[in-house]
Amino acid sequence: MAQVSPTFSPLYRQIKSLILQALEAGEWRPGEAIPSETELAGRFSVSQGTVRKAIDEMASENLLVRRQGKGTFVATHSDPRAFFRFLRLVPLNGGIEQSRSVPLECWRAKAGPEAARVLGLKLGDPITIVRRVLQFSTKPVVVDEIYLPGETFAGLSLEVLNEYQGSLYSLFESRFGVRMIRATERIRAVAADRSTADLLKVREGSPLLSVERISYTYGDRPVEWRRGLYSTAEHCYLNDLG
Amino acid sequence: MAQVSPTFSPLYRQIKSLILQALEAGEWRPGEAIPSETELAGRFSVSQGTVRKAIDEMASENLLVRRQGKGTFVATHSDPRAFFRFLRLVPLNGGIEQSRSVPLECWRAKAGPEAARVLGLKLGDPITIVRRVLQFSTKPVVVDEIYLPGETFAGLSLEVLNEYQGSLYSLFESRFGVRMIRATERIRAVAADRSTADLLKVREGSPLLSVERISYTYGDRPVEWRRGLYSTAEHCYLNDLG
DNA sequence: GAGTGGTCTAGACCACTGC
DNA sequence: CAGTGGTCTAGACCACTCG
Repeated sequence: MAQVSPTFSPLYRQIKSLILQALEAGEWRPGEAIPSETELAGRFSVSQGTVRKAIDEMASENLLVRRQGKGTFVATHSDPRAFFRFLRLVPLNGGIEQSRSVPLECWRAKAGPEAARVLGLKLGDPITIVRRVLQFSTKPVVVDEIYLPGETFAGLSLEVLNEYQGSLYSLFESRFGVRMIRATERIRAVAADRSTADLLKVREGSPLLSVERISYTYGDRPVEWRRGLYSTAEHCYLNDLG
Repeated sequence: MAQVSPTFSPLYRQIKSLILQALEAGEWRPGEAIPSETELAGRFSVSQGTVRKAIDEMASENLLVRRQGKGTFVATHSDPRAFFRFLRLVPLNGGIEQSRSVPLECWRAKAGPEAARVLGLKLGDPITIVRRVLQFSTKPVVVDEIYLPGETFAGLSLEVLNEYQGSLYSLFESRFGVRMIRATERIRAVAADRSTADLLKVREGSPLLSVERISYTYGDRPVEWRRGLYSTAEHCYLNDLG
């Protein structure tokens, strides 16, 4: 038989993609509960087990969070657990520290070839650039330079950044409706230039971690390009190889 | 009701732990197929769906690999995919490169306080230390210093290392019956010392990635402590934030 | 065609949450 | 207590692999 089913997709994946669409369309906001499994099963005319399998996958991708006895909720960056998923920096000597973001600058520019390529924009499209320092217990540890599509983040300014308490991604989510789903990081070791050294209070030429991150929202659409320089004098980047 | 079930464990987890025991006991070797789901269901007197859920979890933890139509197999480090799970280094400019391990030294020593703590040994217990260089297309990129429990790896020598083709973990698995399940890495930026700089053909003081890894086998038993120094002149450490 | 894992269903019951 | 997710079962059928 010359049978091939190049586009075979099981029912639960179709359900998954329907739920995804609803999520993307904002039918339920981050932190809110989605309908119960039985309700969704009725809505899509499938069995509860099929809905369950769809939700299982989405929970394992950190899109939804299940809570027994309560319901299934849209994941949110307001949840502290999400924070550690995207900032893998921990103190060398165990303890837990309070971190704080200190915005330095925020300006608009036109996308150059690299930013355009990474963010999927056209050359010259508007972008917004943020520079900020991340402190751990009042000591500066990270300098970030963040490139964002100007359209998506219209209205972002130093003032908005200064007002907001909480993580950047939490702000992006609540103020601009952009939820970061996943990211890739490329890590290298570099020598501190003069201005970065000043900001991080290390000597010029000190080794720093260069962490280049691309973050994606629904549908694998890149919406953030970020370069961070991490001082690893008293912290390290923690990674689990599952 | 004052009911609490502090040790409640669903059936499928008990099955999982039975399969884990069999795996640990070596009932099926890496790369071999385990019995079919129906067969296991009979053996444990549960339904096939319960076995399935146990295997699902173990597959998602990279302990087992499912292959439709063929069976379920014990994961092995001989599989090239396993290799990339533990070495997240890629060329800066896309391409794929052949990597090769070049052993430098292999000697025995007594565990100092740090090695003893990390590897769960007693002070003075025998350990084996390996130094090696990792090349990508004949260029040296990584220098590793690897601490292993002497008992577990009795018989490891420079000769054994030189004879063997394939990854270290593949050797550990086939020669010593030790399968690495997971690892944690702590990454920092450091300046190259003289001897490392020579080996990696960079200038003394150049920024390098310091990657400290602890690898665990079944039962979360630590069996390897390793420190690598990575030259990131032409490569970078790639990490996915799921 | 026989055997494997993969999907889907329907129904029963358990564990947890909150009113 | 009602409602939620979590577990377990049994059976039917599909997709893939191999001889």
